[in-house]
Amino acid sequence: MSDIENTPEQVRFADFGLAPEILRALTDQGYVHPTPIQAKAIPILLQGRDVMGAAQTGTGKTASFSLPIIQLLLAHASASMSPARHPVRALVLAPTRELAVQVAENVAAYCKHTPLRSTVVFGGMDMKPQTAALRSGVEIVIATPGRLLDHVEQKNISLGQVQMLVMDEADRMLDMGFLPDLQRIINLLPKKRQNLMFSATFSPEIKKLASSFLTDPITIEVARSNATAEKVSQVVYKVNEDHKRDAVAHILRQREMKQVIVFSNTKIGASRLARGLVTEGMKAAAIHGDKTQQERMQALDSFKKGEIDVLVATDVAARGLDISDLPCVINFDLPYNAEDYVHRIGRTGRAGASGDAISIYSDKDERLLADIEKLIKQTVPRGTLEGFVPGGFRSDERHGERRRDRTAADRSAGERPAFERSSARPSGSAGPRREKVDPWFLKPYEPTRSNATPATASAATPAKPKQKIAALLGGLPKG
DNA sequence: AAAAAAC
Repeated sequence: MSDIENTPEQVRFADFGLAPEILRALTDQGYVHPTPIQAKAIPILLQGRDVMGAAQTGTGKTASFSLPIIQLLLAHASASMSPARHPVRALVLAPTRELAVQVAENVAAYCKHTPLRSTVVFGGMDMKPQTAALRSGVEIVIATPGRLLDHVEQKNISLGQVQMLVMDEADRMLDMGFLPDLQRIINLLPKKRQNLMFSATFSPEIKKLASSFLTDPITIEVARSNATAEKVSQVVYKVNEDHKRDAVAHILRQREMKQVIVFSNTKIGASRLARGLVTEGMKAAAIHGDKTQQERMQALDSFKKGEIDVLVATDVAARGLDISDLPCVINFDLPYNAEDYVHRIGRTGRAGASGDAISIYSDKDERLLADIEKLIKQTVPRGTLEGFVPGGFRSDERHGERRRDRTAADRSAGERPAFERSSARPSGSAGPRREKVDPWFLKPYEPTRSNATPATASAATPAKPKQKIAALLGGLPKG
């Protein structure tokens, strides 16, 4: 894992002055040498400095902040941990539920031999077990922003003693419109604290956010995606739009169904493809935001256990998820954002292993492919699908009647209907979304658009015109 | 043209 960059081979975790309990946990997992970002970040964080880290998943990012957090909390243990009280002293915020769970698993593993306790809170699940965990006392909380605020409002958690704050995948949190939630959370924290922010990109918005709430930060950069791309062999296959599913099935059969993630641009598309592959006799499942949280976790779990060979996913899985040693990623659709291509193919070729990134595209996607190639500054080889005969898929449900049937089947299969998911959030959090990220969102504000302001919020607060992220950032507390 | 996230 330490071959990505110019980390001196002789650096070891044991050199950082970490507590023996932490080193033991690392030894348990077979970690001896830090990755480049760990080698850079750990000493700086141990000094108590704020850090702005530019790093992709798979670089060992989680350990780079978890280990110093644990070390620092242990070092100051006697001061605030004396009686039975376990105030929350470190808070990690993540954009998606799966990422939060994954970070929490890592933190728990590193804490294993220490008296520190941690827990994770995120939406889509019963509040009660989370409440019980919070009330029993934990030093480290990993959370998605919305559910965390929910717990704050219900007084299940107090953030008044937080000494360290981590914002993981900060760029994604901005993209997803979490800025107002982040502001509210930060307002609940003590002014004096250590801040860490991780982001895959350095957009102006991210820089602004960093300058708003990091104090004199040290910036750490680790070689970007090209490092990954070198180990990932990419190829694109052009097929007729109607034959994309056949093409995926064909590729999967050829590869004898080793573990593969297939990315779809839409939730419906993901469900449909997964179902189609199952009828083709493959062990496949879909993971996306319309699945219940239980289904999402189960799909991920059975994929990790190897009970499922093909995980068909939306971009809920494009970033952050650390599914190790994936030999292959397939793009059933080319992503609308070229950035997302990099994140998707970053799921393979990890930790020194090589990987294959296969993309299917059709005539109408030429533009998307051009955008991707411009971003990654290379041409992706055009391949030919050997022996591919379209038409293998049993049913083609492109016509109205059947498609409605399928949607109904989706629902009965446990997916939540759209009205349950409508973003009926308080007006404060119904802020602008994904500005700058996608041209689609740069279109002028149209009050009639359904996603403008939720109806439930409009009674209390009149619909606000789209604000600039910069304006919102201007209101952030300094330091 | 999409996806994600609190009840």
